[in-house]
Amino acid sequence: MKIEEAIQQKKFRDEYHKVHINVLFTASWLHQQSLQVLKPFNISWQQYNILRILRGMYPEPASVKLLTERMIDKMSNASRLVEKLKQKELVERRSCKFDRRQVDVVITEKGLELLRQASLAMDNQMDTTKNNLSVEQAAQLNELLDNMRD
Amino acid sequence: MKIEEAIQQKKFRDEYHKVHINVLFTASWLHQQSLQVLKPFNISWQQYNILRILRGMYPEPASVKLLTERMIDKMSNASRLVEKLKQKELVERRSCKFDRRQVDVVITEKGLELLRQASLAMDNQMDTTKNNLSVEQAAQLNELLDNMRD
DNA sequence: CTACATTAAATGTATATACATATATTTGCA
DNA sequence: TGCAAATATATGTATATACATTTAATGTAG
Repeated sequence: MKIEEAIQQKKFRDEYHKVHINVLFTASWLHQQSLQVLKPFNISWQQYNILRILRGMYPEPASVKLLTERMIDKMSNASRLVEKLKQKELVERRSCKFDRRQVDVVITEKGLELLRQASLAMDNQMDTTKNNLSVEQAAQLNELLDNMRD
Repeated sequence: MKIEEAIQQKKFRDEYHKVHINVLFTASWLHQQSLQVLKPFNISWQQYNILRILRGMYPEPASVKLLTERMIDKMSNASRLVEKLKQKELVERRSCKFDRRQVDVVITEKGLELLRQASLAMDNQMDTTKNNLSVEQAAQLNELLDNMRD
């Protein structure tokens, strides 16, 4: 569906204005889908993002600072998200012995198991894009987005 | 900055996975910028979005349902956002005489004046993209995003 | 005309975001 | 060494989102 129909706006000032709206709308659309996929696992998109980063580090720990730097949404509050994940026993948190200001966050076995299933479901969802874009088009889209932010 | 650097992730499963992350990251990046631009006007991005829709309708009123349908983020709560705007006297709300379930929301003169300045600032921000993408590239980006959502 | 389904909006609750501030620890330099 | 600046994390508060539920008004089948 074209963006004009999606938000029922016939005209845009120019292609740049439209790009701005289109990126925001598409992200919101993707986010909605992710929420549906993750709902059975009872974690939010942001919590999923953190678990993915922790799996990438495993078995090394990650500090809250490192999580913040690598999160897609830089303004989300990694400290509180880690606390939520800890309550669900998906991560462990211990103070770092080298720098006692830092905390070492590590994904638990339970977290790894949940993530195995959740990322399978997420991958399936992402694969639906294969029906709409060729690999070349996806690569081109990535390049345009990267350039846009320069 | 390439997405790999932005979130410090070296590899992605494939270009599709990368597109997913890239759209979400770029939207978050745009949202951050919008927040900075709108801060002097003391309105959120969502409130700005509603004011824009109301200006498009002016002097006709819009129902809360219509606002929801046209908002970029469909899940935001138009009812509560309208209430915030009303408290700032940027919109008026009266019950619709044809269907008393509906409310007629109209932008006020104060709202129009604020929007004049706010949208000028927002347009300036969006124009910075002109430095990074040609019009043809912007159009191409729009097309790819539209296709992606089909 | 009544009863039931549908629709529009508002509201309650849990979670997340934005941002300022607080607390503890480490760093660096006079 | 001592002490201010910088750093890492946590927390308080206002706002926004996600979603279920409620309330009021309208549509519709019998």
